[in-house]
Amino acid sequence: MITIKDLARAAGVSPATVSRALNDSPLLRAETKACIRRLAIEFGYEKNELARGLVTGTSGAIGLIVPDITNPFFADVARGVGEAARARGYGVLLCTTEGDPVLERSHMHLLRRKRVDGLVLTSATADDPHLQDLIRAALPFVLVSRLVRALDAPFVVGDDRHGARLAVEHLISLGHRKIGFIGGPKDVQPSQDRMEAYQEVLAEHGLPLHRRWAVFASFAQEAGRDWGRTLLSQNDRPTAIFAANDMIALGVMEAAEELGLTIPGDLSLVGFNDISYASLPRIQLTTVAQPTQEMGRIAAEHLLGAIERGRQRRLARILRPRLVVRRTTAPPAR
Amino acid sequence: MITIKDLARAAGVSPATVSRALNDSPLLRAETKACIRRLAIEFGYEKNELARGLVTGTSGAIGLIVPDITNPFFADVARGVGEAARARGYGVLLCTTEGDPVLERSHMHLLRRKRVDGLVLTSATADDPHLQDLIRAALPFVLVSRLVRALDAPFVVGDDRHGARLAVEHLISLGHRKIGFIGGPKDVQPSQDRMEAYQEVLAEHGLPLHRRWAVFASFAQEAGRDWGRTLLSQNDRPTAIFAANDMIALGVMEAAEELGLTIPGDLSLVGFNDISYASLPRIQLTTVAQPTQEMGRIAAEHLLGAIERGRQRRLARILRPRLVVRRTTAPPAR
DNA sequence: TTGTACGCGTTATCAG
DNA sequence: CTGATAACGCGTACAA
Repeated sequence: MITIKDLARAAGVSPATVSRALNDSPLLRAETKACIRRLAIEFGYEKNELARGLVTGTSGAIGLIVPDITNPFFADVARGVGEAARARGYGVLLCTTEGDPVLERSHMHLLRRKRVDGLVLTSATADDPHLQDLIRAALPFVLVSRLVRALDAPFVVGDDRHGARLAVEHLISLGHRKIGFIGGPKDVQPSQDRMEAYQEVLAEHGLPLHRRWAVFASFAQEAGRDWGRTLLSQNDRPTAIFAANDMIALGVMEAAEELGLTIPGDLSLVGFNDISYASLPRIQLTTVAQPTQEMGRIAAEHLLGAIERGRQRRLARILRPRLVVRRTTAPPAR
Repeated sequence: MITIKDLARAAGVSPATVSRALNDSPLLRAETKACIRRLAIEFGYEKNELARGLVTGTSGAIGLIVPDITNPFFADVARGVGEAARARGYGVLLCTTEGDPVLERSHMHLLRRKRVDGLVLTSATADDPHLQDLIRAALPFVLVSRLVRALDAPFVVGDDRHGARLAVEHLISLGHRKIGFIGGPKDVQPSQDRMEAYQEVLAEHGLPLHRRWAVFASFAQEAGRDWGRTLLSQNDRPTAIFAANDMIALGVMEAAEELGLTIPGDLSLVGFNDISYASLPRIQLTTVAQPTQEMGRIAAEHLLGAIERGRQRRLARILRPRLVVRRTTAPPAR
């Protein structure tokens, strides 16, 4: 592996000069610079960022922590993060927690050993213990689609309350009065907000709020299937279900098929996020769309700004969701 | 940020001893080791892997290059790679090329500057120029679902020919005689193999091979939609289509809906890969399943083995695909 | 405008 | 068993 010393020898200058040429230092004659650069290319020189990092105290990489990269929501975020990072020449270290706090912890350590310059977090719970560590260590981070109210940490989220309102009001305007809700985990903010807004809207319209029609579960298809079965097997079943994300909605779709219920004939269904699954032919899920990739991009750009500026700035970006009406919602059967 | 020197001072030993304690060197008294380790935890010490990498010539990270992380196929691979890497304490640098050779090139450079210890490549074309560079640089790599015949490079692939046979023979056994094929890019091996096997099977069964029913396209839903429209608008249209991957198949499904053709009534459809989309309710795509996540895991494990052993070994793993019959295939209408 | 010299945090090679 | 000491490759004050 060729180093600046090799280049220095070949060019008949000192290593320092080579370093300056490669970093485009202004106090260097244009010719020397050009000559050295030409040599670098000719030799196939690649700067050693480990060495550079050691002296500058930066690594040129950020960490991205997601629960599950095979969930299209997080894949979209990852894509946005990746684009922003590449645009600035940063690398992205991807970590998958599978919702396991132990794994999350071990990944945090890995990333800190690797001296990442910052973190994008998509899996923080409402009372995440790691965040305090990060703040103490002055390691910049941005939360995506997660909000930790106690902490005043930088975040990019969708307006979950507004999004949930859109969904429930859409169902009500179609004439539904018996509307169920299947939420994500109880301890994450989007899940909580969507539940609260759901309850609010029902109350505003004087609709009954049945405990057994509204549950917290998890952001997974299986959860949707299982709770869908439960909700739809009741004697007095809801005519519409608002699912806290699209994966849950797909699970409900499965459950409905099993039970012989047609959508939207017997059951209207609304999801959240508008992941790529939702617009598939035959699925055509009505859902609340969030600009997911954009969220990743914004988060990473803010993070990189904070890193290069050397200090954290506030970020409280709330993106407006919009309702995408497809073919899983219709007036209730009479 | 606290260093081994700090620990050394606190423990009243030399930095070298601390280093040995942390690396679990056998030639160190158990007590000293324990004492130092206790201190390290107490101080919240995190080893600086940049510094370590500088002296050992390793970075403890591997690069993963995928065309598109939002494609569930590559997300699955990424998951497998991530698991294997984590199990050995390695980090994964994720790079997304979006099929752009320029981006791919720039990512390769980024990864080499970061001194990754090895690469998992999922987007190599049959005549990729980068691979020669990697070999020359003695940087280990493994190809996933891509095979470069000219090179004798380590790879993990599915048996594409066999998989394609399964698909086409399934259609023939249902009674189809007019079978179309929509392939991926012309210059990648899986795409080529699937096309060849498709043609072989048709020939073996004495079925006509219409040029206009078999095309190379790209591994994307839009390609499936566009070519699906083309194939299905012909006067003498195929009664079945074998798509070179599931994304293409979904596109064909779209096209069929547009044209008012029902599946499997008017058209039978088989995909490839069994991505998560395929088993969704209502989609229920008949497809050739590959153990995608497993492929990523195997690739990463081999790679890490090669890295730690210090020399590349051969790897020519061909995983057996299997046909998953769901609801998009049936005998042709008569 | 360029060169010298030092240090970043760690590991490895010697001595002891 | 442990301690000095010298690298690893680069950036940067300071000197020239």
